[in-house]
Amino acid sequence: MDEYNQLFKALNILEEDLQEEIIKVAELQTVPKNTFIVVQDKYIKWLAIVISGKVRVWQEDGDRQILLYYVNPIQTCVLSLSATFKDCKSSVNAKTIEETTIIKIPVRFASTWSFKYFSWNKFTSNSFIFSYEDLLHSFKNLAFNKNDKRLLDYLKSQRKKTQSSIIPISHSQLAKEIGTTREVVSKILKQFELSGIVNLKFKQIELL
Amino acid sequence: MDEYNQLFKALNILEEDLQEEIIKVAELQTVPKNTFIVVQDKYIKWLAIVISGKVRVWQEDGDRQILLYYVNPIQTCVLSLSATFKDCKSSVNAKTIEETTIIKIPVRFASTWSFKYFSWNKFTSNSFIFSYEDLLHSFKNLAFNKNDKRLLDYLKSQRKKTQSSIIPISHSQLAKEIGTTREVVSKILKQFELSGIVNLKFKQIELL
DNA sequence: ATTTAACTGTATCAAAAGGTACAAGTTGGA
DNA sequence: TCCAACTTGTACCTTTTGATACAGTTAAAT
Repeated sequence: MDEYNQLFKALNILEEDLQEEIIKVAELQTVPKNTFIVVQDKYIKWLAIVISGKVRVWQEDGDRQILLYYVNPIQTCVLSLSATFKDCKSSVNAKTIEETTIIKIPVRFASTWSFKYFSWNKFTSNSFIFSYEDLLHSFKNLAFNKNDKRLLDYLKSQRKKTQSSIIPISHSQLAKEIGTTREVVSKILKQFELSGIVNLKFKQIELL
Repeated sequence: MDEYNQLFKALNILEEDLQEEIIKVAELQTVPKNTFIVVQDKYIKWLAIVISGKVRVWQEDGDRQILLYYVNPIQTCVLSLSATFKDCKSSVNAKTIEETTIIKIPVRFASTWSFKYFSWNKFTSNSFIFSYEDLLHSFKNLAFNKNDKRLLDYLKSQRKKTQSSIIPISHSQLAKEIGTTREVVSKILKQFELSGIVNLKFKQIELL
């Protein structure tokens, strides 16, 4: 029950009717690390809201991947929000990267609520807006910046997020974040090291 | 007045209250070809809905551009929709590519309507969903496909849209659609011609 | 008809990206 | 301790992309 209150507070859901509806139809679930929440080309049946933990959302093509975003606590995956309004297949993958607690709401409810409850309306619009702006930014970045710049930007954003100059990640994972191959990442990182920008250790990159 | 009725019909706006509100606060405007509707980094003050004509929406960086989408009649630019809900600067440009009639609605109204009127709620959600899916598709395409494939895809989509195998466009404009340079486009097209995929004329490409 | 501006073709070079292949290092568990 | 799986470094080569430069073409305007 605590998780629901967390959700209500975070989304500013004051309507008691909505609170009741959510509790009635939602399903609280704690899933282990590395569990798929959404799989590319499969239908989405639930709107998932992350309460604790973290979910990675990406697109893939063959053995290449590119990160779309991470879903943090009290966020939802916009893609499942889309499905909420229009029955559709997912064009992304989503997987927990640590043990994660989610609240699952059947998609048919979530869309009617957006007209019925003001707080839900705000929540969905805000999610869409935030995510759209975010994706736009990623698109522009991908269109106009080379891999080295995008890699460095990624490292810097990680440093900012975690408040630590040491980023624990393998070259191949890094490649899957920025949408290239492991070899390319290794080469760029080696260049960065020679330029004194980073310090390389096993599965660990220190930004200087 | 005819334009408003067109709008109401297309968006299935049956609520008389909403019709009145729209007529009261909106502004009908016909703008010539090549007029900027939205400029990157400027604040958006209006939600623009295209009634007739066509608007091109793109991002740019230096002298490079990449197409985001075209806004066709009875569509809105999602970006201006974002601004509707959250006062923000535009991260895109939008310009008419033919004489275009738009209905402009001050952003502060558009967001309140989404909770007040069901048809408006549907309109905004649908716009977001459609645009998000579209951008996701473009992102994936950009991440995993080379210029030649993206160029060919663009030509094919144009053929489908216009129902004509002859696509009237210059190499430099094509470069601005797919996010590369004129020379690259010229080289790729020449390859296509040698492979018998296209027929090249001045400012005109025929898909075979 | 002539000028002008935009468009196209191409050659050359350089940089970026990626694929293959293999050696060597690191870790975690059997 | 030792093996298996994963990780990293790198050499070599190819393709893709992009930048520069210039010549020739086409269309539109005066």
